[in-house]
Amino acid sequence: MPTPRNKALRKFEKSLPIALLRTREATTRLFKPFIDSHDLTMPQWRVLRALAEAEALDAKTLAERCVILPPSLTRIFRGLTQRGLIEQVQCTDARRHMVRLTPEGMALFEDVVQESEPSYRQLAAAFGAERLDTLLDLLNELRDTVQTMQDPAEEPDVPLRKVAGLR
Amino acid sequence: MPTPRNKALRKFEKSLPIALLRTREATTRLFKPFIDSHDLTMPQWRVLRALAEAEALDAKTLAERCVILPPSLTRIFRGLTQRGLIEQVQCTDARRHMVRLTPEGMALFEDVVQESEPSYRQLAAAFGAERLDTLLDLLNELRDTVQTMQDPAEEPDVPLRKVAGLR
DNA sequence: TATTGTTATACTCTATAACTATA
DNA sequence: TATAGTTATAGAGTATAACAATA
Repeated sequence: MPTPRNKALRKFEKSLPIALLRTREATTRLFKPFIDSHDLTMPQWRVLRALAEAEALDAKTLAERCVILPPSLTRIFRGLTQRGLIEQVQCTDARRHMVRLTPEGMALFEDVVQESEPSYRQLAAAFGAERLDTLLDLLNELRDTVQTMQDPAEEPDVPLRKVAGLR
Repeated sequence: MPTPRNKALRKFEKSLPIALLRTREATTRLFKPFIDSHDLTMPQWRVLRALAEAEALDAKTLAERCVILPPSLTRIFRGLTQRGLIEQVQCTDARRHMVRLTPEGMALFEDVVQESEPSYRQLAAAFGAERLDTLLDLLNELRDTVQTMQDPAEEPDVPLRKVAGLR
């Protein structure tokens, strides 16, 4: 009767996609109330969050970073634009739909960040801030590893080569 | 007032739910072809995988372990039962819907495991088997931490006492 | 001709409430 | 009275193909 934790994981817990899903479900449950209270969906929130760190981003980049398929992103653009949280930015490549946060969108983002900050600190304290950093590093590196496995020619998450209209 | 004081800790790449989602997307992309080729959805696969390690499980336990809401699980039971992959097991508590794999279900599970084994080995080799173990440990421990934070009275993943107010 | 994004469509999952039946 | 599960329903995400506009 091998008791799981701290010893050997059960086989079920060794499944990477399932472990990632379950852990995401748990952490999402922790932070989702702050998203809900502002009438945002999680995909909408991911878009706002991605835009909060960039001047402006095009749909393709957002789709990749936020794990949202283009058709869904089109709808999300519509909803966030109608609420005045994002706005389109002209681009030298007229095919690209580039958007950025409006001041209202930035303010909303900051509200959510500040409201969720105590929960984040509590989690970091309970789990260990340095372990959290280790986990995040491993997650991002594993993603790079998988992407490189599937497309060895591409540098992961650095789509900066021959991007038209970029200064 | 937008005060970006939390700099590195709150960057997009450091968002836990988003990092978990993106890494899951990558690993799922790696393994999903083996699921697809057997006409299974990912939730269906999670159910089969959970059942492969247990004599039989009830709906509530499966819902928790596989991160599937009860209404979805009802449909999944129907589909897997119609395909002869699972079957109901009588339980002393007649309210409980307990199921187990049929021999066909177990055979299908083994097929998928064997077919996906090379990809798993390739990933473990590229990323490092011991780092993969570390990542899985951290994921499961983080999930425990969050669950304990949200319901300190509960032992995580042992839902055998009355769980009230679970949302 | 290739790329970007939108539209169209079908399906699945998410989420909640209401209901049945068992305990 | 509480719990387990199903049904019903609305909404959102998933996924693909087809299309338009642009490069």
